[in-house]
Amino acid sequence: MIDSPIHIRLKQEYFESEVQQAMLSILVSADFIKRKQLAVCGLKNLTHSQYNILRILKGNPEGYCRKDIIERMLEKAPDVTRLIDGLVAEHYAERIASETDKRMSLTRITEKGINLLNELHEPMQSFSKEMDQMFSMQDLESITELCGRIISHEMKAEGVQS
Amino acid sequence: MIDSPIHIRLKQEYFESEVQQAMLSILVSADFIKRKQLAVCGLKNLTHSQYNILRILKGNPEGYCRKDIIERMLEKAPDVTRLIDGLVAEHYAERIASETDKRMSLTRITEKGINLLNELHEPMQSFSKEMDQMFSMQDLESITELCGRIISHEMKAEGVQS
DNA sequence: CAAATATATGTGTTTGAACACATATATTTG
DNA sequence: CAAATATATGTGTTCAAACACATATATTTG
Repeated sequence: MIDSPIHIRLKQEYFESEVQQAMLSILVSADFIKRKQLAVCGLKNLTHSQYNILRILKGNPEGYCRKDIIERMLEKAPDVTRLIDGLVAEHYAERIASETDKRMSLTRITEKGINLLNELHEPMQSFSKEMDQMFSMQDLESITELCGRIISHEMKAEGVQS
Repeated sequence: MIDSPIHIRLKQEYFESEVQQAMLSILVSADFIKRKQLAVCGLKNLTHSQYNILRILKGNPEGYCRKDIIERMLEKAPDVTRLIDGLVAEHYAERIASETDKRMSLTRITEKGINLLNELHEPMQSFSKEMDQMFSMQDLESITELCGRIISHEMKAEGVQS
């Protein structure tokens, strides 16, 4: 087991514990996925966070307020306002003042934003296939289930209402 | 399956594919682990990358050159020079000019740096236990093996020599 | 209904990350 | 051995992230 991928990648012979090894494996894997996705986003000068927000906005043509976006983001980002600013500046999204609650502004994806996502769809899909080839359906379910426990734990600790 | 943790966390009912769901699960889990570890590092005003470098340096009292550090880092960071600068400024590490190769400078952890790591050991350990409680030994091995395939794929694509 | 509190968002500022480029030394090749 | 290339590191600059704080509106409570 000394020549398993995580040992080779970190050039480290021994790990403190099995859980340590598992956590490091998740972190290294996530870094790889993120870098590959970022490379695709870079084709259109988007950051990973901005891409993520666009994907969220695409899910609801009516738009979302900032809080709704934050709740749906993969990674906690404290500065969603300026990320949206960037998208609005490029006309990938637009802000609309809410009438029911004057504190809020809804952010809505534009047609230009939808087109952008469509252009990125193929390279993203290509990366997904690359990943898919490594796993059986059951493997993928295992990953989702195992990571699901961590996510469930996170929600309990940080309070996410379903 | 519509109320699995990743569905609840992202407030999203459907995903494109099983592989998509698995990748998102890894990204969300990694973000959680990273934020928890960062919170511990923050006790001593360290970033996650700086902590990571200190851990690497601890592995070899003789020190490592920059290239060796980069190879061992969890996440690819382009700016290791300035991360080391920060550690040196706080006297957690020291730079030593190499005699055999004048291009290189070895970076070595100091006693102060080792003490720092020792102070962070307990809170880090406490988080590890939190994670450990969610999994059986076999679960942890599964995570390491499944993520190991991604890491192995990464190394093939990006060329890591063992 | 007025005061207090909570919520939603935006802004200012500091710090860290990312990218291209520059410098110095080793190593290889003709 | 000189020229070309590779390697290791450092620097300048731009951009994004992080953190504390400010503003405006809703909601709750006495």
